[in-house]
Amino acid sequence: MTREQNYWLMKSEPDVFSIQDLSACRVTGWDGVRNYQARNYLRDGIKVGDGVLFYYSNTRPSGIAGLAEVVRSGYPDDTAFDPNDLHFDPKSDPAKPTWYRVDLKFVKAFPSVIPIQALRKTPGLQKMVLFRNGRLSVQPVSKKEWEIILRLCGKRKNPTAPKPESPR
DNA sequence: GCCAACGTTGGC
DNA sequence: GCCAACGTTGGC
Repeated sequence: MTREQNYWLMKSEPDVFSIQDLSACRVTGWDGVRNYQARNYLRDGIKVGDGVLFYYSNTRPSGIAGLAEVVRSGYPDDTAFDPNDLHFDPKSDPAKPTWYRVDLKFVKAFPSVIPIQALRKTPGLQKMVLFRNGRLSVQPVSKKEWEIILRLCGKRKNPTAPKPESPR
């Protein structure tokens, strides 16, 4: 019997890693998560084939920027072992890693970000974990919530001008 | 930049 | 094991 697809929301600050960055590299390791509840989802809950809402936090507007899909389930996040890494954790033992990551592949970038205010007022989305625990950076999304959000995105108009690639 | 909510740390 | 102090997240 095949496992049912589950759905997740993962946060990133667009300045740090945007949906365009994911589009460019196709696949990325979702590393640097240093929160136990989020870690548990990464290590135990998230499986290959699961759907991911790519959420922009700490920006204007915050909201859902696109979609990704899990292509590798939880495995140790070795950035925790690198003293030069921003997310270095000397307490994570390579023999028994504290932190985990998954790999995501790009699926799509929405024509424009669905802002959190729009999510908040959409019937059926008020109970999203996003609103109950706003700080959790990896969180489950119900199938119903997922479907509502995909419908929202389908209805969205294209932005007035195509988004230029920001120069690096 | 403010500040509320939450998570972590450490003294006891 | 409690809880105050502190640090971080993230919407606004």
